[in-house]
Amino acid sequence: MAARSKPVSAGAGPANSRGKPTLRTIADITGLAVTTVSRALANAPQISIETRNRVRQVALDIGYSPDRAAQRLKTGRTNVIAILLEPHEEILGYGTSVMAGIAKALQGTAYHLIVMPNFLNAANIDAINYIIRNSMADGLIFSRTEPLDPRVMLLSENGFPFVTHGRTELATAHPFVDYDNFTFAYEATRRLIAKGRRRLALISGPAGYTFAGHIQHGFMTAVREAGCAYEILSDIDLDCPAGAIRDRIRRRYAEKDPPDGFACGGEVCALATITGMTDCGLTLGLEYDIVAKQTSQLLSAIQPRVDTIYEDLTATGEHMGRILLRRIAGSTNINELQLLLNPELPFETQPASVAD
Amino acid sequence: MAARSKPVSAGAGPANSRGKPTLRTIADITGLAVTTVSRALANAPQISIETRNRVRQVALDIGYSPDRAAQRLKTGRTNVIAILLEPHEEILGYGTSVMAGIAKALQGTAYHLIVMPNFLNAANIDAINYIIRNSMADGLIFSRTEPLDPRVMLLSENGFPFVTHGRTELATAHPFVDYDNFTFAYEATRRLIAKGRRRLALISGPAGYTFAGHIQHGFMTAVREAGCAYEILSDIDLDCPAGAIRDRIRRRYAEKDPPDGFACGGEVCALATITGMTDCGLTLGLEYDIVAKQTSQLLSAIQPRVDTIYEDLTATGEHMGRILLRRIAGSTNINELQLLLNPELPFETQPASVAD
DNA sequence: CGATCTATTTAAAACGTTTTCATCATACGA
DNA sequence: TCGTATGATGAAAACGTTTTAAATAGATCG
Repeated sequence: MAARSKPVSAGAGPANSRGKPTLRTIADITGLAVTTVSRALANAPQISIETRNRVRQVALDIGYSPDRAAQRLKTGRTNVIAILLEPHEEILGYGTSVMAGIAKALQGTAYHLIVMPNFLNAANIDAINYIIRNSMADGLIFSRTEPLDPRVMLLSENGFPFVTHGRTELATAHPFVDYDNFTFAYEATRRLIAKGRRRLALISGPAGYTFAGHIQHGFMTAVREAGCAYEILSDIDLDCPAGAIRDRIRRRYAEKDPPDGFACGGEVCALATITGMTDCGLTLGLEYDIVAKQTSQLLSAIQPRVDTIYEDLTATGEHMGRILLRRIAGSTNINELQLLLNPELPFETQPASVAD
Repeated sequence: MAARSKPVSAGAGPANSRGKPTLRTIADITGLAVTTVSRALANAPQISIETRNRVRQVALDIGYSPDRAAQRLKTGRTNVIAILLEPHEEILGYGTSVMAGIAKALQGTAYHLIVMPNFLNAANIDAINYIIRNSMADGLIFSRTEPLDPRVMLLSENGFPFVTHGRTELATAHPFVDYDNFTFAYEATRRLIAKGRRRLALISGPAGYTFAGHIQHGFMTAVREAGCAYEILSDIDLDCPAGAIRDRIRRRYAEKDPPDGFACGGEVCALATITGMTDCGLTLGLEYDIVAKQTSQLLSAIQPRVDTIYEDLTATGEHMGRILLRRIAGSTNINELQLLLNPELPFETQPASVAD
């Protein structure tokens, strides 16, 4: 309890100017040097086991926790993970779900999650340059990759750890988590066909994103196999406001040979489709069917039920977090840095390589 | 360009071990002392205007940006704003919208937004203790206040800057942004009455939260004024899954004197209500009406249209961000730290005190 | 018994800022 | 001509860590 053989201020209280206990405080109490305390807390093997225990105990007693700023300054590590938040994600909690998942993966680690918003149409690449140049974080997560995504290229060149939500077609492999949108769309379309629908329409993601291509590919594969009529609804995509989609559906229905089956990449989109068709006097399950991607509980209460295939965004976030931590820790084993989530598999049953 | 009268490494490149330009780099280039450079960049009046300009130019040329860790260590300021993310916010993008707003307010400042997730049912108060004790941030934002919110009390006692989304009934005034839920509910109920509905039901927030009380108060005031039959639907609230609300609506309809007008505090809730009533063979606008709070574009595409009153969550976030910055800057003028948003007023037309 | 090891501990430097306290001209009033 | 403002700059300490390089004391050994 009392300090000895050292020039020390009397008590065991926080001798600090800011009132927070530091390594120095512990050093004074134990009579050890700051260096030793630091090493002891880091569990360095060169420090005797008794000293380590004693230091740990004192640290616990006085409620010591290391100053992140000082650690960061000294080591260059920030203990921060950044996520690039896109404006499109405002609706239906994409961002919130993914963040909750990431946070879950970060739980118990020294890492914290910081949000780098990317609205105001700033070019994505600027935000990333900013993060790299100012070493704002030890790792980065972002979504909506393009096949030749310049962000991925920039980060790869700089050796900056990152994980994308979505794949690219770049030659150099990089960490990602993706949902198998091909299988989603293929399966959705097959279900429509199984329900007897023969004039199928797809509402996919905005052109240019990898996932939109995958959805289209899955859709096309299924319709070609079955040999039915199909179309990809032009002028609209998943990012459009619900009203725009509803109007587009109504317009389409006024033309000839309207679709009787819709594959929808999102929930709001499905809802808008139902609304548009209802306006035209048609009933879901009777004159037409929908299979949609589900990412929340929104559609589960809608009557008549919309047939859905689930994508678990929180699990996606958790995977991305885990993978990023692994990457930061130095892993270059691409097998444990890439993960393609199957529409059927819930989080718990993913491959072992991921369940750390 | 060339350094002079100083022992200096030859070129103007980043003489740094980590390769990043520092104050030292600029000092070497200009031949000034680090102190002077620091002051010049801080625009200190004691430094001559020419020197200030010269330093600024060099800083720009070599792409200098201050090391946040060092600043933080020295000043004790973190330049970080934290938001406590609640699990309930996963659905319908509450969190994402508010964060986008906060980020907008932080735009151009030195502040960054970090997310402190609070799921896993950890007591709220622990998260806040953690933030205070480890000085994780300079300010905190959180939502869903209770009338005697212990978090508010803790933060106030510690003099830690914060802004709540929602009011409390505590004696000591604190910064907040709130939506006038009384007026919302009052107005919603009045609209139902104006539509000729006379047996009104309310679906409000979970008991215990301040805003739920305000909603009920508004509802009660309106129904009492009009003298019509009313009820607050028991066993469910806005946080319930849509399916639970739908079922509750169906059960209620099976009993006698079912409501013909619903005031709904949220969009999912409104959707679930429609679904439940449709199941019972009733049509919105014909046998019953709904007035709901709207926070996204979700309902705008639904047919028949649901009558809504808007709450702009992104604007709320932006206000909270601005107010928190003001509070951190030292303001104690409670008039510019509290804001009650009127359901009618869009962001642009708020009182001058807020438009920084 | 002096020399080399080994096991533990320590002093001091460094990370990049900000801040306190000088220093040094130059100009000014007396 | 001297003291004293004044205006501009600098040296050095400090923030709380981690890390490099030493020091100390036993223990082992030839």
